[in-house]
Amino acid sequence: MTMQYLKKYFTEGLIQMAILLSLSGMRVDVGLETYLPPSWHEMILGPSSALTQTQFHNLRNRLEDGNGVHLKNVDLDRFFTTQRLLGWVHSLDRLQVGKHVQRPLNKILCVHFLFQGLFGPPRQSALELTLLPLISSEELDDHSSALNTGDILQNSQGNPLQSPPDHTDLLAENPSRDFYLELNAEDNSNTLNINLLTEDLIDPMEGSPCPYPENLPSFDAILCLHDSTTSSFTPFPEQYVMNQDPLASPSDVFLFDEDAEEEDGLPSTINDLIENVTILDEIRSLNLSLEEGFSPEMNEADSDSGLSLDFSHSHASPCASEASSYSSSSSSCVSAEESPFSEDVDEDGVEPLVGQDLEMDVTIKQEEDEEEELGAVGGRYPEDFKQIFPCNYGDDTLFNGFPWLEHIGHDHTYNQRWSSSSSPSLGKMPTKPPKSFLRQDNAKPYHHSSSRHISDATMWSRDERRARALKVPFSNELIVNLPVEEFNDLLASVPLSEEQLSLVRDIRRRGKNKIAAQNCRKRKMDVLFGLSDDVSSLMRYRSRLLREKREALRNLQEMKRKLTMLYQDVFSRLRDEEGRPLNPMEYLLHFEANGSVTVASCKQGAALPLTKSSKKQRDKKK
DNA sequence: AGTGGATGTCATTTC
DNA sequence: ACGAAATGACATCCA
Repeated sequence: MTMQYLKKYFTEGLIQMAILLSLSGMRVDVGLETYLPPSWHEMILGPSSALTQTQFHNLRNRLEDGNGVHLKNVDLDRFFTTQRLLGWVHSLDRLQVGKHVQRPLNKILCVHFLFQGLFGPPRQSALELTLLPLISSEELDDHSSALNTGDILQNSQGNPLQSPPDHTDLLAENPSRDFYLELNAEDNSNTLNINLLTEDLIDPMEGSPCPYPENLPSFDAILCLHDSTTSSFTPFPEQYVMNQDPLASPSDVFLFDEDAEEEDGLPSTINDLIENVTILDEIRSLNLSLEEGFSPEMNEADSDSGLSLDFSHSHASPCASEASSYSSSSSSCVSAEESPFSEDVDEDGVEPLVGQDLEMDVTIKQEEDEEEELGAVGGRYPEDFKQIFPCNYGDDTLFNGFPWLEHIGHDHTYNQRWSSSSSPSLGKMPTKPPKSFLRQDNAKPYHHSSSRHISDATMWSRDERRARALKVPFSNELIVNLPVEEFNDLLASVPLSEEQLSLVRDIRRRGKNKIAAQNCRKRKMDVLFGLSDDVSSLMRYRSRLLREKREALRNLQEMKRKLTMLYQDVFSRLRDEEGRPLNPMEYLLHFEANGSVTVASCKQGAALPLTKSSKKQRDKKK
């Protein structure tokens, strides 16, 4: 009873998690298309709804069309699992780890935009300003070490900047490789893949390619996170940035992050934010619950594979493998030698049917009474039989992420009771279930609550009883499991009445179908278990992505904070012609292509170039 | 007595 | 076209 409840919980839990994944509204668009070979594209783009692929015909069709592999092949499960997972990952989350971080940052990737964004566009007339004292890289190292400030201030278009090692080492030369490496680089999770930020450098204001080097240091992009089109942009980011606690709670981080994800121009509403926070909270709680179920080793080791989900869990029954249970209807888990139903075991006086004139002690009426209870071949045997031949279907790893399922004794050893027919032989005439075995192991009668007499006949299927009634000279196992040719030869070898022939064919049809139904159900369970593995793996992957996202956001906020400090420091050293400090609200720095730096007035527009030399000269004058 | 899982069977589809 | 396999649907048994 307990097992049944657990099975129910398992099924419900699986469905709930699958629904959660699809309905949580969190699509993790990792932009796999650009990183995957074309053949994978097709798999991703193809219809692959894992939860609806119960039409095994369709599954097989898809596979055989392209690869000529049969569903029964073990690799088929891997194939479909891979295909499903790719599809899932592709459509998982709105987080868009690849695109979302990448694109919006690209388009605003320049210091020029930064200052314009901070202080507004330059005006026509600019004041020629004195840069006091000379801003050197060394002087600013305190504030810019992480940001490589010297490069920012001294380099301009045409002078490729040397990205800080901490960031450039993450630049991806090979996008696909980088993608997976990134997934596996837990240790580098506190850094950003800046290379993703350097595509399509378009000046958001000018609509032209950004005049700044493509390999700008990462913080440039990050600093420009806010779209220039945001009219209500805070003139000075201090209060915005400073108020952001780099170690804010996850909710805060997510809220901030969701806000930051608006660079693509999509309007964000409070409801969206609330919804996102709610979803993320749910995910966080889910992650917690999931991770509680994982050992750290498993969690990390498995997560390191990223999309390379663990397919080592063979869903095929160790006992009745796919090959053995599917490829041959005449094979079984238990060999003929091992089978308790084999001829060798049948030694306690079970009468052969062929050639005997023994009248059946089972009347037709009895048959009608009992045929409701027993199947066509083998019938419904006591539960003890299942215990006698336990099929260790329980792959512990199968329940990764679902520890509560480990206690469920999934047992679809459908074919085990077929052991008696594992090796049908023409030379062996009808057999019956080993009564001695049944009697020996069935201390309790088949009908526990029934006072019905347990005769030998009750152990036979109704088809067996019918066959005995009609004196069919073949065993049902033989009828069912013989190959077609041999079965036809068998029928031709013995003259049979139409009634007998019809019964034999029905027995064969029902017996075949019973095995087919068993296999079908087993496959269905295998698919279900496979889906549970997929769900657990995807949840681990999602947890990993969210963790990396949080790290990236922390880094972003830290860099923003440092930039703010740097900006304040720079302006604290600037003086106008009258020696008065510049108001950062009124001026902005502009970096020219020739390496010069200008300080432009926000009010009067045009900036007057202040080259390094001029700055130095002015410094000397001072 | 009701319920859900396991199993057999039939009808139909698919290969 | 035929047979076998696959599978959905239903019935039955049983805990």
